[in-house]
Amino acid sequence: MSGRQPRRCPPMAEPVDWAKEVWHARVLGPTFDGSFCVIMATETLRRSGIKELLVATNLDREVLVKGWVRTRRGNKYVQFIALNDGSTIHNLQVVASAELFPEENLKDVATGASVAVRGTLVASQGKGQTVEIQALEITVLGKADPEEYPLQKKGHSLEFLREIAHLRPRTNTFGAVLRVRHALAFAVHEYFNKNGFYYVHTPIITGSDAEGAGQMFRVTTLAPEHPPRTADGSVDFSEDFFGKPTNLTVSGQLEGEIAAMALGKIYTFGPTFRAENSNTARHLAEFWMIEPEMAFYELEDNMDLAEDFLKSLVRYALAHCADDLQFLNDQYDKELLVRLNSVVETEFQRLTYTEAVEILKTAKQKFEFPVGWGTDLQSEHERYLVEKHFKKPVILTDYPKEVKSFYMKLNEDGRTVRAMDVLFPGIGEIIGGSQREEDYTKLITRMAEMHVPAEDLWWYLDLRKFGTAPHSGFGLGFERLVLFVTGMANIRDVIPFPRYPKNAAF
RNA sequence: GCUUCCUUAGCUCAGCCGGUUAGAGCAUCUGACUGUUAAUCAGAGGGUCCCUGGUUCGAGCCCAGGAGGGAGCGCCA
Repeated sequence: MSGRQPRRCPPMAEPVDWAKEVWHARVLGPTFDGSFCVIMATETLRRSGIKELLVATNLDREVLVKGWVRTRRGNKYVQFIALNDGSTIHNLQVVASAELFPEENLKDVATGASVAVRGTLVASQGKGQTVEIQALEITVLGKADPEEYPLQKKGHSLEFLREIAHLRPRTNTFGAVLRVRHALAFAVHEYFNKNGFYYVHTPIITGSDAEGAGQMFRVTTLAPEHPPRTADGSVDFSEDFFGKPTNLTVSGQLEGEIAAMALGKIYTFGPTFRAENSNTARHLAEFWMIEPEMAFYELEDNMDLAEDFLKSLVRYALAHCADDLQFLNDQYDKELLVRLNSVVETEFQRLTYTEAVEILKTAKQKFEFPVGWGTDLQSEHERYLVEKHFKKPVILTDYPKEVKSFYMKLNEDGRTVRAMDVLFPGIGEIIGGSQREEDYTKLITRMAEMHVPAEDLWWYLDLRKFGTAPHSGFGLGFERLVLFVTGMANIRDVIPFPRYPKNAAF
């Protein structure tokens, strides 16, 4: 050894868990003393997503993919494996020649198994796909015994899949629905962020029982068998965690108004809970709701926003989920894409409740429930307006005050309020909103009439005492939006883990 | 909460008026086939007919209760 600093060999690349390491010797060249620095270098073959590979143009290169086997078929000379990694609805075809992979070695490459495949990305010899992988190495990462694995390559009923909610995301249908759901959630944030709205987190646990949006879930740490009692025998909630009765929220609106009266334009997007015993294809006990609230917005501004917002969301899905929507269109609802495109292009029909009642009264169709001014419209009435009469989305406004909430702004006629419902084909009410009552005296009068306890909502009334301003907002049921965009028929199939009466599995 | 329908093989479903050993397609297994596309072809295995009780000589089928699921309606988003 001389006194010169030895030339350093470069550090070996860190192994990466999602990569395949290809080990090979690499001669780095002579060092100062004439010896050769020879190291075992890892050349990491980075894992590729199937979505990118399917549209790749640089072929005839080695790639690594990992995913779940959808099907395997073939003969004793060649086997074809359809591989899906969740990045897209499409599968990548892996070709395994019998020379490299005798069929008995592929026993565990069965439907549902997870595998890693190293191979050459090539132009496909067969029809039906443009690229495929000629496999060099196949590793089974996790087996799926075909005798036990419930998902088969043939179709399953949506009801059956609901009972195996831990596996249904692996189906084409639920993969598509979940990707669309993600895209829509992302589009919600993008839309509001772009338009100057601030995202506000309103509480999940609420102490106000006055929101009036239906049955609530009680939140308590009191022992259900032996709760503490007051002198008169009723449950003593002063002993409870929060020192008062509390519930899961049914709406973030009232707190949203607080934020809007400071930040101008805000929105909430969070879980919402209703303990109603609703057994329909359009109700969940736990769902996600989007509630924008805007200071200085009147009802017309509110309608403009709702219409632009909905169209923007649908447009985003059409642009970013084309493959998934095409699949859903072909499998479940042949009119889906036509309907989505028509919503984006059509101006929503706006009319008042009073005008709608006149149309329904003169309609030739017979209704189960009679139509009359002063009663709320039934599902069949809304469907008639949207699907038969106008054949496009409808925004109904100015409902009788008796059928709407206490906080809606009273019109000058004293009989109607500045409410708006956006009605969609197949869904019914997708948005409900209003201009809020900003006048302290009128609001407290309405609260008394509707038996809403003013003392619990002193802070809500304060908003009208200090710097009150016209403001408006609405609520969009996120799952109803996903229902509309995916063309699914049951809301339980557009949320990963549905919560509904007698069902909280998974 | 109301109305109504359903529960038979791993999945989808048939099963006649109550009659002997409960069927089909797909899936699975075995075999055939040189590039398949839900591959195809041949063969095989596979059943607590949702549970409990009742009627009957005899119940998958009729009756009662229970459990689970679907659809429609109401409440709502």
